[in-house]
Amino acid sequence: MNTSITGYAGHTLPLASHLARAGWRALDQSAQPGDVTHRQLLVLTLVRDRGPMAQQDIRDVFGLDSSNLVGLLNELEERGLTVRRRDPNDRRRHIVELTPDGSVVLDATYARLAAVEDDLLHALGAEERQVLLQLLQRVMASR
Amino acid sequence: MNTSITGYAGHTLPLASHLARAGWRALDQSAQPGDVTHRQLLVLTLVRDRGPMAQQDIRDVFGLDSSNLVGLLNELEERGLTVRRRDPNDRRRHIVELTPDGSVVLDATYARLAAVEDDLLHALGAEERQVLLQLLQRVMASR
DNA sequence: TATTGTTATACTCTATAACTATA
DNA sequence: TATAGTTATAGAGTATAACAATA
Repeated sequence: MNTSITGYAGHTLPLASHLARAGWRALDQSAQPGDVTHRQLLVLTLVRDRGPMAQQDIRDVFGLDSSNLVGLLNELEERGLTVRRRDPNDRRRHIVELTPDGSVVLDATYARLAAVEDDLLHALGAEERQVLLQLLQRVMASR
Repeated sequence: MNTSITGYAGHTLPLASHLARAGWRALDQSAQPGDVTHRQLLVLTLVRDRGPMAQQDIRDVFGLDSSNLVGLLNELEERGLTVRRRDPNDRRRHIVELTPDGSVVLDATYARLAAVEDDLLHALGAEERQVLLQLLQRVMASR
């Protein structure tokens, strides 16, 4: 059986969805014990890209419920990859920050991710991959 | 707070993932009572694109466990959108087929999907959307 | 009173194992 | 014995509601 996806009557979203699903599956299956999951990767990356940020802001970016985020951050904090500190200006807020260990783990995970993407995108040449990346970046930056 | 996604150190997968997540959320939230969910949409589309196919083949394309698929197909069949019939050549197999009602519902859902995508991809012009679509089609067709 | 984060809880999605009916 | 599909069940992932601390 040919398991590739075609069709979808010219719709972008189902294709992006299958791509993401296949990619995360491959990434999580390539994980060794101790490696972070793809959900943890997303949180770590956001905190690195933006710097320390309140939990509510992370929630807003991901469109994730606050209650989910608590568990995710607990996992990361237990492993010493992030820390929460109170915002001195508003002691209700927890500011989430990447630790040096978190940064190391993030780099290692990006290496795994690059291998997964290289396999996933093998049908495209280097320039086409750049085009795809830039289009997605523009789409997501506009939201 | 700016909730847009940037960064990710040049990685395509997290961007595709956020796009898919945001899109499916928008689609499912635009649903009226009686509309299909995005998971049901994926099954209906596959069966339309490929014609009648065994459950095992659907499972292989989606990378979904057989046991999940049973429930999905039960939902669709209860609503008269698909039917299962025994393969006369191998009575263990169920061949899944789209019904005329299923085809009608699929068209209506595509209209909703188009609106969601139009909003989601507003940063891109018509040609750029075509390029994005074609790149994703080639990536997914190669797997 | 309102807001940030947490806990408790339920619902959806997914995977594993045991079962059935056919081969 | 092996395979296609099903059922039972448990584990992720997600959302809602009620709560504590702080504003």
